[in-house]
Amino acid sequence: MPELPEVETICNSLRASPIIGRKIITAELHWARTLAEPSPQEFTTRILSQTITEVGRRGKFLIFQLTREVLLIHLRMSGEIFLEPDGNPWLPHHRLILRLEGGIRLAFNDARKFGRVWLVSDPQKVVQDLGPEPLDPNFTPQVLYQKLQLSRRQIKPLLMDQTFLAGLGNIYADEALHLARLHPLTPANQITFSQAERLWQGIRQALEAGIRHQGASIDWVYRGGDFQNYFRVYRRTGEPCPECGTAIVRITVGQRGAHFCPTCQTLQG
DNA sequence: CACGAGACCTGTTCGC
DNA sequence: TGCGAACAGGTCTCGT
Repeated sequence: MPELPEVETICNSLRASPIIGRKIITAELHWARTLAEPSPQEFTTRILSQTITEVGRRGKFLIFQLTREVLLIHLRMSGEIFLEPDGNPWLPHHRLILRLEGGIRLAFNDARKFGRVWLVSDPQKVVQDLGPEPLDPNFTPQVLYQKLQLSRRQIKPLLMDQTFLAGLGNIYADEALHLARLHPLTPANQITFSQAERLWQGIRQALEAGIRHQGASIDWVYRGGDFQNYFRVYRRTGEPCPECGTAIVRITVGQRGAHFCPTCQTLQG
């Protein structure tokens, strides 16, 4: 489901929620493979009586600081976080339920079961391979240009490679490339410095717009944000490009749908 | 190294 | 109406 703006939105709402300062009373796991580590027995015992002290984000990971350890959740395609009263009936796809003191519970709901949860003492070991945070002040057009020079890969799959840059997925990669007027198949090392500057701008603009709109709500998953109403190209096949009116085209790149304007985003050579 | 295909999963939408 | 195919915000692993 979510990319950086969606995870950021969820993170912000959790941070302002009553889970902060609450102790975990019980943990119920309903799909074993949801847990990346440790074992279900270890997990359900070790997490008990730890208090949630803060919530953060790195790339697409939600990071819950607990009293003694750190809980990380990756929502993958269909994961959602529900904060609900303890008495509520369970929704069909609840995979992990943490009951907190005060009659509330935090549920990880994940229809497709791709999501993963970690309980570790050092979160670095889970997120250490992630690339830079795109909105971090240290991530400059110069840094992006230098990294692009090092790869001959197609720009779209490269932007979605979390070790290259953390947080972009299919929506924001398509949107950023359109803003930058770059074809999704452009070889990274053929991108000029001024194109890299445009791409840097496009990445920031797309992510910041996404965050401003509290993320996108697509299909039946996640309601709340409305960035889907502002897509320039993503899932707009056949509709007019907002810049030039040409019909948006969809191709497959790296097993994923890629949407672009064939007039604004041309491939050189 | 870079790419494609296949896995992992369930649910919705599309085309005949 | 029904049924299969295609598609979906992600990532991992394996083969070429």
